[in-house]
Amino acid sequence: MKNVSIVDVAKLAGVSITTVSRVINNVNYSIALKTREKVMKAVDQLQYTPNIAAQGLKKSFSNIIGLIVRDISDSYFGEIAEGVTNRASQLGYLAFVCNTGRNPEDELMYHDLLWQHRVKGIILAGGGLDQVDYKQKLMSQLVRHEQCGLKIVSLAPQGIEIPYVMINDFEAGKKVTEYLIERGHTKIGFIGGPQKVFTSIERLKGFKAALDIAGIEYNKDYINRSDFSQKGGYEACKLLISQVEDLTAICCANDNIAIGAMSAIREQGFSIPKDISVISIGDIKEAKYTNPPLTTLKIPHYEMGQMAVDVITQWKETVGITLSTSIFERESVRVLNK
Amino acid sequence: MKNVSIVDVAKLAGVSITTVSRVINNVNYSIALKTREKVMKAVDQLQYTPNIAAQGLKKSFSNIIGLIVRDISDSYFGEIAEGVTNRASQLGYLAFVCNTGRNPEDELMYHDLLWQHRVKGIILAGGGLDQVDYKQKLMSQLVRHEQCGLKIVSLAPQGIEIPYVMINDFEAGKKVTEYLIERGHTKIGFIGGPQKVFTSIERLKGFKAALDIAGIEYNKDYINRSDFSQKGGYEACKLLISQVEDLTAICCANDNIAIGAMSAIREQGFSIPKDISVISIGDIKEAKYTNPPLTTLKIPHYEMGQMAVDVITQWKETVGITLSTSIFERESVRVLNK
DNA sequence: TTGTAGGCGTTATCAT
DNA sequence: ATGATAACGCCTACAA
Repeated sequence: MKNVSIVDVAKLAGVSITTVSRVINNVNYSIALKTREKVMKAVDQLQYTPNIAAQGLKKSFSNIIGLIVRDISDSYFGEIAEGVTNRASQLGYLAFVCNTGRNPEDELMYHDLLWQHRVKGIILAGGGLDQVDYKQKLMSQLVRHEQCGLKIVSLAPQGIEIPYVMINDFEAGKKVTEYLIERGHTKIGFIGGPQKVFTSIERLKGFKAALDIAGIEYNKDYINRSDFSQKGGYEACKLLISQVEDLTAICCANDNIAIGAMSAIREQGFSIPKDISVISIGDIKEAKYTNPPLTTLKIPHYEMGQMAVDVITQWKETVGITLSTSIFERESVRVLNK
Repeated sequence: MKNVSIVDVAKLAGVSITTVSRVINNVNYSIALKTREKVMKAVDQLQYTPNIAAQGLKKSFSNIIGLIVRDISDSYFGEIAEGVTNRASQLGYLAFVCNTGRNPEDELMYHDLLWQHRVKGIILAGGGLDQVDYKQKLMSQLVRHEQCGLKIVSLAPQGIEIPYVMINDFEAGKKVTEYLIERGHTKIGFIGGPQKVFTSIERLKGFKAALDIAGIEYNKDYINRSDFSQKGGYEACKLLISQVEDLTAICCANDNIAIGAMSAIREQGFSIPKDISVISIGDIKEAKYTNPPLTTLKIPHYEMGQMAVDVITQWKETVGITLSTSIFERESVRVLNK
């Protein structure tokens, strides 16, 4: 059996392709009931479905939305992807999920690929890099795309001006730190994300700001970095607690880091939150089921994904949407009585 | 700026579109160096990139692979998606990730949508449903697709004959149960997946078989079901341990169930593995970082995703590939001394 | 109410 | 070594 096209349907139904096109696209063009039925029957018989590539070619844009994530197996991106794909298909779009594996080169490559598919828009789920060449490259991609009508929206800070749907990462870092301080903690460690990713940078800044406001001296030894993964959090935390002894709490830049960190803390024989409290940012699904359940600042990943799709499909020169966040109290933070 | 096409390039370079096409496709057609340079320059200047929709239209197939998952925010599917997307882009393909939200209707709908995009192949990540209407519908989709050259490969049992890359779910259920029995457990609970999903059915069968071989009587009260999620596992386990009192171990049909179950067990005041041991199937990333670290049967998700892409791209009427599995011993199972 | 014809951006088949 | 031109499958003025 060959690829059946609109022509085959027209032949079988004994009408012109125009008529077929009108019937299947259900335009409110008055069409004789009899004709319509003939066409429907032929469509059914031939199992005809329109070729979207051809439609797109004609209409010079596709019903595809690109989503660029760093690691699709990470719940953070997974939940975003869920929001994006669901909303997209609700609206008759389909989403390309592009997994960069945290490789900036691939990220830019995907921009090209997506553009070649003439996608309707691109959603950037990962934060940008604070590196001149990366920023320049991204910038030039954006310019090119926006000139041609391709919408782009970011779910994390990119270090350049671009439509966005995100939380305030600085505030996020500040809030969780303040939460700890309010509960009597002063010896607070911080495990951040990659050094050059804006999301990390902002959250760390927030951490420092909270310390500063509370009059707690910032100690560089209390800081360590990871790559936003559980493994990274585990390793960074192991190092951290082997180096400094008086920590009563650790602030993690995301939930995965916290999950890894908790594992490391236990391994060193400490108890959570009795010896060391843990707080983080994200509230991915797993956070409820860790031991102890994780106190964390909720980021509405799923909704962000949905909104990003809306922004693209109902484009109106949006500047940006900042979502509010709040802390979900569970059991990983202890109140210190001094 | 408009969508620049091959025509614009040809004009700017002062050559025919044929020549441009030849240059960019790098066919080993002898082309004068000078001409080639002119074209390259024009391409560069115009930032031209071919329109894939048009290419696909011409060549009557696309470089897209569809992946149908039940829940992309679940690490199980996330890791598969990672394997699929990475391998796909290595090979110059792009993957559509379709999230069904565990809704069978959507699943079939995506088949249509994918087909309309004339994708190269479809990868079914979730298991099929043991329901007549579902099976029939799926069957008819398969027939249609295969007749038209669309490749389909499954990563889980579908209850019908279809090319696959998967593990033996029966053996998986049997292995983990035997592991428990060998360590002295006889009062073993089981938390399975959805009743009608073949993957669940097979794993439960394996569980029963192991019990049978060991001469342990099968007790219906020891069985409970979930939906493969952490939340489901939590609830099913809560119910299970409130109903039966003498359990020393619980066998979970996947890691998410186990994570939820561990949370429920702790909540009821039991300790793992001292009071109750837990084992499961999957070995998703999180399994290493649970408390205690989870003993589980490893399924090579990432590799399965990769292989599925290979199967599609190098189609050779493969019947099926069954991957081997082995248990990763961590700390959630206790040896019972009777 | 229905049909004709041109064009969307490519590639491939002929010519030249 | 290069160029015209005809598809690919669809949509949409414009006619009839």
